[in-house]
Amino acid sequence: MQKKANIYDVAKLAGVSHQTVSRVLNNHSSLKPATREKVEQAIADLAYRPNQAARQLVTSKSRMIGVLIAESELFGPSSMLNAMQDVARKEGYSVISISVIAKSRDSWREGIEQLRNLDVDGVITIALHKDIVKEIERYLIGTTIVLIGSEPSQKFNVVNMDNVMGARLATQHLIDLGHTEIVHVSGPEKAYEAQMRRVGYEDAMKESGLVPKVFSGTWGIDSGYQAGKEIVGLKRLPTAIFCANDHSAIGVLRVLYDHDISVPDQMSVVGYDNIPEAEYLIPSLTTIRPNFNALGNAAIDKMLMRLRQGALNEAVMLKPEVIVRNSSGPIQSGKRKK
Amino acid sequence: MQKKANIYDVAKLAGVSHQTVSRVLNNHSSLKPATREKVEQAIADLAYRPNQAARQLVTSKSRMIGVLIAESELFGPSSMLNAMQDVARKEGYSVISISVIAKSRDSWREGIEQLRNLDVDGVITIALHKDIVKEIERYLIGTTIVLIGSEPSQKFNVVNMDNVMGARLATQHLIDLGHTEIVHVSGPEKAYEAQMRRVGYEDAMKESGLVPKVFSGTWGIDSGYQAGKEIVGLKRLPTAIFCANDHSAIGVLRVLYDHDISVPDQMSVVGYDNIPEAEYLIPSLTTIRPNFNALGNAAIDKMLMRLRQGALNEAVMLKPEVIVRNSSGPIQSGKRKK
DNA sequence: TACTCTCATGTGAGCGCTCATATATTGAGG
DNA sequence: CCTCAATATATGAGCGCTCACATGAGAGTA
Repeated sequence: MQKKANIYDVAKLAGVSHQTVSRVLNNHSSLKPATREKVEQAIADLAYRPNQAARQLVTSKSRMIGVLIAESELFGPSSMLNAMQDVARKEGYSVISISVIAKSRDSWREGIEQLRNLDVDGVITIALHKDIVKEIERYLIGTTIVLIGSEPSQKFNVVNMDNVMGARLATQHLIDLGHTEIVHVSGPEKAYEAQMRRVGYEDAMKESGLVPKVFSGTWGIDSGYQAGKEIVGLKRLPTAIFCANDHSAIGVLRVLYDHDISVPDQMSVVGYDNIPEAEYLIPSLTTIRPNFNALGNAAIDKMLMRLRQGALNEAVMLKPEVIVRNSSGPIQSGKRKK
Repeated sequence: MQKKANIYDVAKLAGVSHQTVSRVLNNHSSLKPATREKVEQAIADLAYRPNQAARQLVTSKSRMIGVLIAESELFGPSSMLNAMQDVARKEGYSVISISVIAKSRDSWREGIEQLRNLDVDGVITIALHKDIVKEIERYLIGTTIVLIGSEPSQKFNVVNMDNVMGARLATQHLIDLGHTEIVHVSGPEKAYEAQMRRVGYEDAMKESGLVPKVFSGTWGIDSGYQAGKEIVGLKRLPTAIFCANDHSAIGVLRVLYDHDISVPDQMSVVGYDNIPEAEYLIPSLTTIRPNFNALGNAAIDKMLMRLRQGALNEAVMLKPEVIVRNSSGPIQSGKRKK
């Protein structure tokens, strides 16, 4: 394989100066169409591609966006990531994602460190705990940052889905079905989105004069399973459970099955996220569908806007919707088994 | 924010030449400990970090590894990706993953294109169709490539899990339980791993003098659901189903439930991959557990080895194991319902 | 014809590093 | 104390690009 062509090789072949080639590459105005064509021909002939490193060295722009992401194996985050990649690619940016372990301070330190070394133009974070956001604030000074699923802030651009509304919708759906004893299996304390979902649940309950009761979890199937066990151990069973995400709902459904509590006849269950499995669970899961793709797109849009114009602009808030399936149904008299 | 320090600033502060600083950065030998300390102090004082672009420009090494990945939202691929990131980070490399849509030629072309622009040092592909591998072969000439879950090849390093063995284990498990009519719901035709699983199934069946029967699918829950419908529509039902992955097993379980065919009493079901949900499905799913982390690690190891020593070395093959849960059980007399 | 003014293109410097090489410093042996 | 090889450090060039500026070629005006 012969040496890669550089801008001078192209210039020579096209019979112009290297600067003219550069102008073509960056499609400058004031270029004779004929000249542009000549250069483009030469570029094609030599299979020339600009050297990113050289470009980056002089412009100090890497055209890379870093994404810090916890729980990257979850459906929501990974959907967003894919959406971001697509949009970014079309704009000539690359997305580099760094997965961190939410609980491990070392892990996210490493992630931030890597991001700094990489000289990314901007950083997007997905659903990070408050503590990590603080850390980012401290260590990535001067970097353009967009937060997804984090507390609104004056300092950063924030893109969120309306978790409060989603949780209200879910809860109201159960209330509308006649349920009055509805408990909530929450996500992690430190996750903003989990807290908002909790707030939505509590608000909806209080508005209808009902008393909220929360079992705390961590997004995981396993934590749903644990919470489920607590719930079935209650001396007085509720008639409905709203889970902070579909995964914990899977755990809950499992416990109910193990205890012969039929869903939705004896217990209604509602999840959140609309993971692909939700529709096929037994019974199929009523849930809230956030538009993850839109969220990812919005985040990249914001990022590019800031990168190009510099201005911090207003927060984005996307609306979710309810998907009613078979895991939720009207309250039945004589429903309780225990 | 003041201008970032460069190597000359560090050199001046430490009272040495820029070259000495460079030596410290690349920890060369022949450096007086005292000098090294002085320089390190200066680096710390100035919060200096080397400029990647400049480095890359002169060395033509980006220390980035590109990962081309289809179905990145699946558990297996995303687990591998995480594992790779961790290992790579420790070695000072960054992983940049590009998700492509398996069915869209344009999509993977774009992916390859982006990889070329990025000047990655090497490319790892995860479970790509043969067609894409060919494309890669054509367009990424001169790039170091490691394939995961692809057909063994003289040209590339390949890392695989033993899908044939996994499928044999699954099938044999069912045979050992007394089943003789076992069907298989396969993955996509063009996916090497799907084909190997199919081969393992067929081999095990034939060895026991049984006749294999395959329903073709695409890894998706939905395709499992479709295949399931075909199966329950059969005039003579099998007594066991081996699914190419857990997702299709979810679809199959759903159909069986809808048709009141109880699992495992009337039908045994075995999946493949051991996704986190498997344990909590109703009933919990017997499956094959590949070691995705090990697979990811092995791929990065191979890559780094090649990057540093250049030699193509022998293929890696990892062994999976069976996880027996409640979706499979001994054959029952009078089992058939229909 | 001479003069400005615009448009189109060319020239040279320099981004921050590493490489190859030159020079200074040390320590051991006679 | 001097020589010679090692060891330790310094010097200058150049990677491939973009930036700021310089220059050339026409068009328009007087």
